[in-house]
Amino acid sequence: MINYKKELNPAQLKAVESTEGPYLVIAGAGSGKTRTLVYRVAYLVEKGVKPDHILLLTFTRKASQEMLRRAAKLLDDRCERVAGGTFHSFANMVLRKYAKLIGFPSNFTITDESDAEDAVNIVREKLGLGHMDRSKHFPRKGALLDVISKSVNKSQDIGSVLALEYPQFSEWEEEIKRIKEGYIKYKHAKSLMDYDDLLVFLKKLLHEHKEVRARLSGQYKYIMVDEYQDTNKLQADIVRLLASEHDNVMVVGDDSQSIYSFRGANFKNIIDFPKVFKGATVIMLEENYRSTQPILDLTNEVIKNADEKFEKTLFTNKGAGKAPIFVEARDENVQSKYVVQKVLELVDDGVMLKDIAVLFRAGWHSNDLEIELANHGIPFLKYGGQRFVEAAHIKDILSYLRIAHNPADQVNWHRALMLMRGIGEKTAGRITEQMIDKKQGLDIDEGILKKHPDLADLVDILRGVKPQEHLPGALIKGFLEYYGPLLKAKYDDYHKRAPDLNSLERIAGRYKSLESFLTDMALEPPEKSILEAGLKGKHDHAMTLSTIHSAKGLEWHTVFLIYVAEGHLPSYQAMEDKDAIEEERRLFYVAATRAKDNLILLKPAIDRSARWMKNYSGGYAGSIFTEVSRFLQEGSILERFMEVEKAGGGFDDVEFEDVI
DNA sequence: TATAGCCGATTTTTT
DNA sequence: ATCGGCTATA
Repeated sequence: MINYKKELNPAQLKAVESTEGPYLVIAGAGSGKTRTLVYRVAYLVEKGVKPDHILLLTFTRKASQEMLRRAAKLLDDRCERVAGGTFHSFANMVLRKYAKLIGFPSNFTITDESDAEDAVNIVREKLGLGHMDRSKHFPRKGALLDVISKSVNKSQDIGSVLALEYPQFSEWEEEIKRIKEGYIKYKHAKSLMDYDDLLVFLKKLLHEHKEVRARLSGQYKYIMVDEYQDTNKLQADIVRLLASEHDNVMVVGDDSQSIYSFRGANFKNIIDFPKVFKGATVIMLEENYRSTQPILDLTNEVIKNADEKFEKTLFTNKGAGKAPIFVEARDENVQSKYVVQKVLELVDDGVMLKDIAVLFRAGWHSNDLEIELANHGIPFLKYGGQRFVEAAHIKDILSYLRIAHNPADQVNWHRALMLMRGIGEKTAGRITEQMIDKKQGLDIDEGILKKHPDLADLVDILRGVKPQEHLPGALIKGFLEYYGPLLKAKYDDYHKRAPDLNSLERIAGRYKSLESFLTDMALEPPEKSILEAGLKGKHDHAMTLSTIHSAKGLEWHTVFLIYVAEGHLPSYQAMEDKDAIEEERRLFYVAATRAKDNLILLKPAIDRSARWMKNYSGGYAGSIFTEVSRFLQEGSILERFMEVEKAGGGFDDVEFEDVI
């Protein structure tokens, strides 16, 4: 028996024991939000609710697995059978089953972002909007997809998205609308779904098929949603529909930690929740169990200056601690060296590497630090930034697997064809036209096959493939053999890329169906550095480098935050826009509240990255990148709450091994 | 029609 | 520094 009363504070206990009806839990940073969800799962199961009647929607699959694992440890294994995952993975699961009802085959392909961009480009070309005069500033494929995606996720029309966020493209409203329509039709014809479609069609399914809605709502009698501040309109609608039979919904979030508006998330979902679910009870978790008082004093002050928020002030019983430190380093490399030096000292004092993290706004901010850490032999894992599956050679292999799974996937056929020797844009177009538009499939004209042996080889492999009967591990092996020569022909640095292919093969080997493998590669792709570390077995003994976004929900004994400078945090791209700056503030808040005992903020005095950045940062000359972030300047926060240091050069070159 | 080589624009964050 | 896209050449 779990003693809930003893192990939870009154507010947490209330959240755990309130199982019927709608609840909104406002959970400040470090207030035991995860703990509350974990205990609530255990509580429900202990009370006799069947695990598969519970649905736990989280931001990453990792988060849900971790929570269910902890619940299982608390109670028993039944908790691991609770349905959990991201909105997208849940949507995928449901849609595979009910695809027919919304006019898709169940083997639809989930396109990643760059495939989606390629599809947009194809549509653009088809509409005759391909070759525009450069001076006319027609949006490129990435911007086009952004606009389309925003309009979908915010349930707004193209016109309002343009007016609000992309005024520079307003003159192209009609063209963009046509591209959006074309893109929707294109995906449908090719059985493709992008990330947004998973949500769009899940909503459509629940909305238009009341028998499905009733069945799913009856199945998931207790629904919990984590990180609710980072859901968008579509997701809120989905929750509403899923709960239609019972209203047993608990959403948990913190408006001050909303950092995904670029993806259409809107923390007003939290504020609107009591309106959408009438009679919802609000529970506030305000006691912080994570950070020391000096750290909280700083973070409370930063968020106090925010424009809009639920009023709340976190307090802690954890007691005194060291004041947060601000370090003005001479340049980027001194910034890195300072971190290294401090890490070595901490390790010397008995702090474990896995309890230390360095956080930053953008993936590339850690470039210099990574080199410095490697030089000292300090192991680290990097989260966020450029992804493994985005690398061109990985995408090449995945394109073969995607074709095998969905032969109508024109985007990936095109990619595969363009890799073949002697085939370019025109030929590739002709071949996909034959195969897909004329529905000849693999029955390609003999003449073409004769002329292009690379194509003949691939067709041979594909003919032998029956996806249901092949394990991804075995499938990929054949493709790798075929791909070998093409890799060498295309990339000068093929020897650097080859090991990645083996990693991919190893990952594929863990899956028992092609579909689940491809789904995961699209929805939960592995991090590059994690893979590499996995090979060396270094997981347990490594520090963390992470973008602030990827650090959400986590905590460390010591947190370094680098590049706390104007232009970096806040990012220069946010400077024109008041709302964007507010989001940067919340990012700063999320970063700083990850720290339990030590918080160290740094910034270089001279910033060489500014030299090339200033070229396209509009009116912001390079100089702004050397100013202390505004979030520390407001109300003299820096002076009032921090200890200030300066760091020049002259660090001892102590090796990591000397310390342990 | 394919491809190499050049030029210029671009870089936040992620399901 | 890197990528996408365009041009000149084979």
